[in-house]
Amino acid sequence: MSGRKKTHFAILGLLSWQPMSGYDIKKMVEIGISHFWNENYGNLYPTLDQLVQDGFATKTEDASSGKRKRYVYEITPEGQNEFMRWVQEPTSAPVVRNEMQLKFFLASRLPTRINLKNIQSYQAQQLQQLAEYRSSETILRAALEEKEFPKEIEPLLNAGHVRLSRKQKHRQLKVLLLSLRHGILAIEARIQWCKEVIEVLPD
Amino acid sequence: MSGRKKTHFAILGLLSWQPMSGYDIKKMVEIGISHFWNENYGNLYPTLDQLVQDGFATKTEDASSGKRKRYVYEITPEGQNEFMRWVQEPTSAPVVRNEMQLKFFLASRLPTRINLKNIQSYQAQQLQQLAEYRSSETILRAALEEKEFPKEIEPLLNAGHVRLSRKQKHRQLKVLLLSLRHGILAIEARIQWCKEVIEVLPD
DNA sequence: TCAGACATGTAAGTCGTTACATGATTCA
DNA sequence: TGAATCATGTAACGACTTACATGTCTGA
Repeated sequence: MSGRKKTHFAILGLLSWQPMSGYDIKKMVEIGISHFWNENYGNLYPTLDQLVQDGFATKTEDASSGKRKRYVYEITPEGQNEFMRWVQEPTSAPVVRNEMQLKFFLASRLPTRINLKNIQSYQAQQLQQLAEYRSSETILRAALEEKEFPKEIEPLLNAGHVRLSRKQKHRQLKVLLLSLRHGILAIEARIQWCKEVIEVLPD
Repeated sequence: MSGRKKTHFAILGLLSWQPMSGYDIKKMVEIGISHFWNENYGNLYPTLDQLVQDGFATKTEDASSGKRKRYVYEITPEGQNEFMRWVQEPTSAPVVRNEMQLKFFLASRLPTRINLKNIQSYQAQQLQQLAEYRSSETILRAALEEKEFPKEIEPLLNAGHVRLSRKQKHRQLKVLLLSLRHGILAIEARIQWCKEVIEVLPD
């Protein structure tokens, strides 16, 4: 495990695509990968400065005429190496702490209806989430078949000035869809669990 | 959301079963629920003291003759209320941060084989985990049918002096099995995802 | 003209982990 | 007798979150 924090690598990875500002990074995370990743400014800006100090990125004021102050970060060759190293190094399993499961376990000596009620609202929550993912999936699939191209995902395909080739866009969309697929499968598993529990818990 | 930290409630919940020492709590978490919860001493002992200060638990030196110093914590009625409140209050979805998914996404513009290699080792990791869960499942199921009763799970059925009735043990084992089932379904979903990705990524 | 998006940052706090420190008891 | 387990704790750090603070630009 590298001693560095994850935000460090997340930023580096995004900068490896193209130069961006802190604000751009935040937006990109929100729009594209919020179902498995998040960043917040309180962490983002200090980490960007750290990256510059460590020589993994450079900071330049973007002084396009008529635009407000804006700093664009660009990855350095050292940063690229650092990123490549991280991508290829083994990923440690995340520390698990599932509050829902904890409740289920701890409440097992309480009346069954309490547990049942919790499971039901968990299930409802998951079903809602599933619906949202499915609709995102539909949008992405349509984009892949080039029926239409929703502007919400634009920033993921070219944040800044660089434009992706048709082939690159296609690939990018495919990865986005596969990421989403992970979320969908995970949710379906949880819903399945709820079903099973609701069935067998009362006896 | 309650403003309190989760360790606070985890401890309270375990104490709601029976009085225990910090060491007992740690053991119980490790043996029984480590696949969805963890605690460490650095957090455990200070939180126990906090619980006492807040009037949710009492601390008593257990001076059984010939035994070394040991503090046993017991939940108070206020603690019980606090626990019951938490169990019944809505559970907020955990903040997601999946490093594996992040790598998959960020590396999408790199050569496919890098991503493929990562997915494969992720899959191997999950398969191993699955095997472990399945063997735990077998043990618990055997215990449920009273074919045998492994001593590893004893602490979960009576940590301390209190003994559960036959019926209570049965119920407890069932909950343990269902918790494990959640882990198994989640892992199977991840393995399924790996299979799908390995199939479609190369084109 | 004013709401909403653009844009950058700091301070304080929470939560949790790791490493360290210490010593008693049990059992092979 | 010595390794494993029992048992309690602290200090320092690391990672991330929340709330606050400030101001600009754009388009309806």
